[in-house]
Amino acid sequence: MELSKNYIPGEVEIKWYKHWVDSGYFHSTPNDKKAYTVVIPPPNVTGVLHMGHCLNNTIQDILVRRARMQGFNPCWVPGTDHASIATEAKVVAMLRERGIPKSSLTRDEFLGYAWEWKEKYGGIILQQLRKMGCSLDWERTSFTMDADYYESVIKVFVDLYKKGKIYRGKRMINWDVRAKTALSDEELIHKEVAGKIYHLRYKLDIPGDEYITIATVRPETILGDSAICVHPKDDRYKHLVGKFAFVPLINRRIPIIADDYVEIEFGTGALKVTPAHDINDFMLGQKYNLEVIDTMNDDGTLSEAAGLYIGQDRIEVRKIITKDLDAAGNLVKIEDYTHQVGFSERTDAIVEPRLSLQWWVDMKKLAAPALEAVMSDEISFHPAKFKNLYRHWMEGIKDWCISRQLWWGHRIPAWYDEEGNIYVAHNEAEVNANHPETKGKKLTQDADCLDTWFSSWLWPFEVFKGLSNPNNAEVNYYYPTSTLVTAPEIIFFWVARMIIAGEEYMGKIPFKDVYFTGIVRDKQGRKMSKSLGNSPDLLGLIDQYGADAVRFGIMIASPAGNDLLFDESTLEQGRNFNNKLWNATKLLKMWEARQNKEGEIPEDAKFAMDWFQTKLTSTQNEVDEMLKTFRLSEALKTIYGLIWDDFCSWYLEWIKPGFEQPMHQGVYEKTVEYYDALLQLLHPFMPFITEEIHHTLKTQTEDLCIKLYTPTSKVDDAVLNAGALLQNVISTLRDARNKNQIKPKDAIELHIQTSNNAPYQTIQKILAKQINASDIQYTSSAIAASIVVALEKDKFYIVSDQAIDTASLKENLLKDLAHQKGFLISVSKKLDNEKFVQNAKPDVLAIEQKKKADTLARIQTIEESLAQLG
RNA sequence: GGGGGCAUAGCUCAGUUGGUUUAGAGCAUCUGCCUUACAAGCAGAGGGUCCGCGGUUCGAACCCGUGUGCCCCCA
Repeated sequence: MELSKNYIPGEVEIKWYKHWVDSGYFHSTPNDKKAYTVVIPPPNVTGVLHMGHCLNNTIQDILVRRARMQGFNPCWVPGTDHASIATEAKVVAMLRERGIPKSSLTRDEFLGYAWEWKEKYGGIILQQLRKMGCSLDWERTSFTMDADYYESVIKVFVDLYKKGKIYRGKRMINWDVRAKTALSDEELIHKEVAGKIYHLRYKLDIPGDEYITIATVRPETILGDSAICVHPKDDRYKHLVGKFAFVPLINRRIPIIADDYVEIEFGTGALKVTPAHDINDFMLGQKYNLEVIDTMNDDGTLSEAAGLYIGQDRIEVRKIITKDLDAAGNLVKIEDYTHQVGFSERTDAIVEPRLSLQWWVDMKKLAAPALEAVMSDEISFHPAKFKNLYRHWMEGIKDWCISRQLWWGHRIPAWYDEEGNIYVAHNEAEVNANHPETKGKKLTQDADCLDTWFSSWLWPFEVFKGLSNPNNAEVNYYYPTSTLVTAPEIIFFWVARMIIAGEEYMGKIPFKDVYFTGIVRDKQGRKMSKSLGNSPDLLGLIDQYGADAVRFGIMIASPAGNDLLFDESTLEQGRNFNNKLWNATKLLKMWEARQNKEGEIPEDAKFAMDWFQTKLTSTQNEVDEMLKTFRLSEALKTIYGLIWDDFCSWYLEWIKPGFEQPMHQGVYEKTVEYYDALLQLLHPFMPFITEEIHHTLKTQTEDLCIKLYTPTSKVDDAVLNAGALLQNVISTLRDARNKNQIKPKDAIELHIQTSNNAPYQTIQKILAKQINASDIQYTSSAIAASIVVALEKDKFYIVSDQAIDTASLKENLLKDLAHQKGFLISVSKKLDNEKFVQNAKPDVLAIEQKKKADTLARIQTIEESLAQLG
């Protein structure tokens, strides 16, 4: 078989992915093996794959493929999130393009369009995951608005309501006065607006004619003031804290309070607090129990509560009240001021912060067992630093606002009668059944939907129908899941809440390990974003470099727990690595055709095989340990080095036969075995090329994808050391050749002066090949007219036709000597220190003594060499 | 405003309870090679006040304090 010059990933990837899926390798059903379950963090249903998904899913695939090869029964569940806000926004935008305003549609008509949209675009991201090689169990694809899933979300709402954990309360939202609807933060457009800042003085309720001056950009809201706030350390106002002032024009008496929220430098340092019309003021209001005076109607006109200007628009009122304040003597000055104002994306109206009734989950008690699960390490976070963050948040957990003024999502199962009574049940019939008094009355269901996270917190068990079909065989087998891989920014939105829901509804934690990935940034460290245009086209990259190279590039640059600075050059490195693997394959295929079945395996090949086998085993152990502790990037680097350096650069060169010479069959077969073991180690990271080469090497009885990985035997350090010595001698002598400008093609003669020939005799043939020596001999005295090199306690003399540069030889030896002497001083200092000798552990002491002895011997060798140079 | 994190070679990072040759790797750089698997390659080399200052210790990249500079999350 003729192999192409370079590795070409495209067709290979399509071929193997289809084969794996057709063979059913990714599909799991409960059996007597141990389960390894991973649920995908469901991407937005209408989303497309970006670098964050790529990182996150590559990591999951590595863990899952590895588990598959270790004999677990792995189940990786794919699916998507209905993502109420993002999806609804996309559908609204699509309708607007078609000239259909959302307000012209009924709820059912709108949902019709939304489902249509979902069917059309919902599968894209799942297709893209296939391109990446993700070994997902496609037969289990789930969606947070599947019929059963929907029912379960409603069930949880009703259950928590009955337990008294869900209640209704007031909250500040963004209000569009023109569309008369609430807006999410995502639907706001912030614009810089040139406005004015008004300095207004409020008369103090103390004897005399004294005032306090505040600064505001919204003078019309003073009618809703319920306090004035200053900084506790502000000397200008300290004496006024606890006193009262009067709101101008209406003369309402309000307290003066102190809080370090106030910025001393800003405005006058005194802040008017209007809890009904500003989010920060609202929080201050809650903190200090201030009166909330809502002075605005839903169309933006002033309400009865304002007391003045009732029924006039707030923007008009601003002009009028400014004049009236001036006339009343309360206006100190007006300054120009540029600030950010939120506009409605849809109507371009200035958005008003406004209080409205929302649904909440009381989190305090629910959170307690979930906090405990992480603090006790029942659930492990990787990296562990996120434990602190989690604890801090969980200890100060606030109630969760779960209602959204949207149509796309799980509709809140609450009904209101005309008197405003609330009935929560799974459906209207159940309301009637439980509350006979409602029969015949007109009931209206709450128009709002639930927060998306109120459905995704059920994900780890509801994908196995743990709630819709409790205690079924699958959920009992797959739950709790094994590892969750996700981004740290959703530790509170999602991770914490899944733990809460798992404890509450399954009575068990949802996963044992949580691996937090970094954030994908560009080369300059900026977050990837659409507006910056720094987000690369992932599918384009896969086309250009191959999926394996993309997976390699992204993993090699992802240190555990740190952000990933994406740089296309690592993809190039991945592609080059593919090519390296491909070329090694070509070399083996060449040797396959030229085998020698006669005689014994040569001694030097035996040495090389022995060494590589040991190196392989020891590295496998290292990699196992790294993967156990989620150091995936390090594991990949280690495998990369093992293949490129140890296998290709050292081992293959050591066993390489002479020009057009055959290779002993025993060596060849063992080498294929080693290579296959390397491919297996690499497979979870780069599944396509490893499977391809696995089958190119020889006819296989099974696919690499499911081949069992069986570690490992003990490692003989003596064998490793023998190999390291050989490498060290080769590198040192090559360096000497280089420095003395001996051309690679020119052969040398090598004379070794050592007290122990044996170690060199075993490696002599390999050494000769690797440094291009025509002859190697042993000597007990210096060789004239040679290049001398000192290594450990031994000396090497290189004889060649090249003129010898004694000066530079000397220089190198002197440099080395200086270094050794410096080192000797530092070691001696330690050993001469009585306190060190007394306090250090015995093995540390022994090491230091050995260091000293070695260094002394080395210094002697160098000095002798120098003496010989004259 | 509250909380968390980071600082080691040009870049990205290792460095496990303080002692493993006066700090390691990959990439990048430099030098020499078109050596019959691979120039998407081979061989070799150079490169660091371990952010500053102070402390604990026989001994600090590592522990403590402090300063500085970056980053993230929540409001």
